[in-house]
Amino acid sequence: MPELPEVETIVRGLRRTVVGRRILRVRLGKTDFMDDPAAIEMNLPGRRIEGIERYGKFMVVRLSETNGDKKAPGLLVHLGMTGRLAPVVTERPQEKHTHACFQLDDGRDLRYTDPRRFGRMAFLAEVALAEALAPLGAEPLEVSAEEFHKRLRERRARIKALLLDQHVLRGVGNIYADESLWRAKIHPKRLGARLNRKEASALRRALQEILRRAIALHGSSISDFVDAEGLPGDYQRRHRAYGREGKPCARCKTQIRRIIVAGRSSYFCPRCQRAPRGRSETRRGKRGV
DNA sequence: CGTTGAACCTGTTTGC
DNA sequence: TGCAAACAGGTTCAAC
Repeated sequence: MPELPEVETIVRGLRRTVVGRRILRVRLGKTDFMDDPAAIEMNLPGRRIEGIERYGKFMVVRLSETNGDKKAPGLLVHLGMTGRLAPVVTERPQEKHTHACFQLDDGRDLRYTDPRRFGRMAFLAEVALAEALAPLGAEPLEVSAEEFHKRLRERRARIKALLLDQHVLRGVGNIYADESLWRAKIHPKRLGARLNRKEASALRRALQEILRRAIALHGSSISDFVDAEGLPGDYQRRHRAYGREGKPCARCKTQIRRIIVAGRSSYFCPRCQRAPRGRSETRRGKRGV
C-alpha cells in the first residue's frame, strides 16, 4: 500500500491531528513485527508527541523526553504492505488486525492495524533512530540531477531494481517506479548505469512530478488505503502503466504488458519503452574476448 | 556484485 | 458454487 506519497499523506494528517497529544496508555496485539514490544509498552506512556517526520517510507513519531532518561526518543514506524496508522475515537470498536493502540489524552486512540504484519515498529532513542535511517538513500523529491545520475551509474542493476532499492532512493515502490519509467519512456530492464544524462534527467523529472502530483491527490488507493482522516487517495486514477495490463497505452494505444523485473510485477508499454538491445543490457556483457 | 526465489502473513481476486 | 492458485503497495536473506 504505502509508498512515499501515501506515507507523506499519512504524516501530514497525523501532524494536524495528533501532534501535541500525550500518550496515556499502550495496548499491543500481535507483536512479532516489533523490534522490542516491551520497550514500546514501557516507554510510551506519559510522553507527548512532539512531531512526525518521514524518511522515505519510514515515519518517525518524535516523543518527549521523560526525566532525561531517553534522549530524543521516537517511534519508528514502517507500514509494510498493509499497515495503517490513524487516530480514532476511543469508543470505536477495535478493527481486526489492530496490533498497537496508543490511548491519547483527548479521547482518541492512535491505532496501528496491519493484516500482514510486514510493517515495523520500534521505540528508539536518538542514536538508534539515526542508525536505523542512515542506510537510506536520497530523498527523491530533493535529489539533484547530478546526484541522481551518479547514483545510477554507481550500480550495475536494472533501472527498476535501482528505483526500488531504498539504499539508492528512499520512498519509491512498485507503483511509482513503473509510472515514472512509463512517463520517461524507459524500459524497466535497462541497466541504470547505461542511462545517458538526458534519460536520467527525464526519469528524475518524471519521478518528481509524479510524486508531487500523487501527494497532492493524497496518494493511490488500490484496495483500502485511507489517510489519517479515513479518506482514500485519488492518484490511482492517474496510473498510466501500473495495474493496466492489456489496456491501451495512454500515448500510443499499444497494450500495456506485465513482466517480472527485480522479482516484481512491472507494467510498461512495449512500444514507448524500448527494450534494451543486444545482450549487453539483458545478459552479462560483451562476448568473450 | 547482481539476480532469483523463497520467506514473512493474511486477504482478495481469478480461473477452472 | 467451490476450491486452489495467483497476486498484492515491502523487505530480507540464502543460494547461485
